Amino acid sequence: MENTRQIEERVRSSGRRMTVQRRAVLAAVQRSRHHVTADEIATRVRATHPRIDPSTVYRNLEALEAIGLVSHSHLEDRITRWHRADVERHGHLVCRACGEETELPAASLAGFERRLQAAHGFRADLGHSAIVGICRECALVPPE
Amino acid sequence: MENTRQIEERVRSSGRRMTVQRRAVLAAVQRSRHHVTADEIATRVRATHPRIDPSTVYRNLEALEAIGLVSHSHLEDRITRWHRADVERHGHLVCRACGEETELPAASLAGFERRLQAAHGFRADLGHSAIVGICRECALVPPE
DNA sequence: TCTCTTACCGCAATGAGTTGCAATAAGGGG
DNA sequence: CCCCTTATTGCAACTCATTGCGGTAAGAGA
Repeated sequence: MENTRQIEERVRSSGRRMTVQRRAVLAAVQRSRHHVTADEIATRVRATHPRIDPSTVYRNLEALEAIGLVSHSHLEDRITRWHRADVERHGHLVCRACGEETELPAASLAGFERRLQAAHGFRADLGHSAIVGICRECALVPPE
Repeated sequence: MENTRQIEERVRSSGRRMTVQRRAVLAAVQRSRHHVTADEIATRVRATHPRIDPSTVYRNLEALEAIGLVSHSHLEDRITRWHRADVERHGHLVCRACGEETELPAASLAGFERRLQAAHGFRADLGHSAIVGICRECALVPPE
């Protein structure tokens, strides 16, 4: 991972400014292991900076994503989750019956991504949205 | 497609009731070709039944999905789109740069779905969420 | 170090979807 | 055909996320 100076340089060279709020949001994402919601980030940020508005958190996540420092993906329907950009890319299988989620190594996605590239010239990012379906257990015994 | 009587029977045998509101929501989805948002459905329903509340529309879409008469998928991030359950299953490629969306026949999804089934016992539904990435044109010339 | 442009902030309002609740009405049983 | 249980409704309040706007402060240049 880059150090603080390199990161700030990267922010500035994109024409943006490094504010207290932006630093706090970035730090909160970096401290989280995986997949946190914007709301969780806002809560963590407000623990030390109570006056930072949720809208500022959302705007900063977007800005940091544009710079390539954080990125987001979708596990359950409709919910956006954020993580630092340098975690290894991977996919998710989410069972629509029991909600269980399984991680999928990037290598398992690559074959289908290559197929889409070849057939449609489309560079797919299969890690961005979870793959929904029915897991092995629920296919046998649907949950009550 | 089933006729009205069969549909009503199916609703009742699931322990549900066939109300004016439910009929209106189902009809609105059935009249739409593809992929309408709940909000669009609510607007259409209110054209003839002005007192039907949006929450009733949402709850009915959920109920009708549980019965298997309608289903939903996700194209752009976060937006839920509804369609009648008997449209042919298919996938979507959505470009995150220009927003263009391409339909993908179910056959193009089947290979990867089989692979996931074999490797993880997971019955994936790749049509549920759009596949995001970069389209051929944007890979060459990113839009301004 | 001071100035000045403008990126960014907090706030208030809005949009999409969800939830709790008291009132209503679907429809099976008598 | 009426009764009674309870699924469903409309409404109001709420959640998560986004947007418009006037004021603030980052940081490049003098």
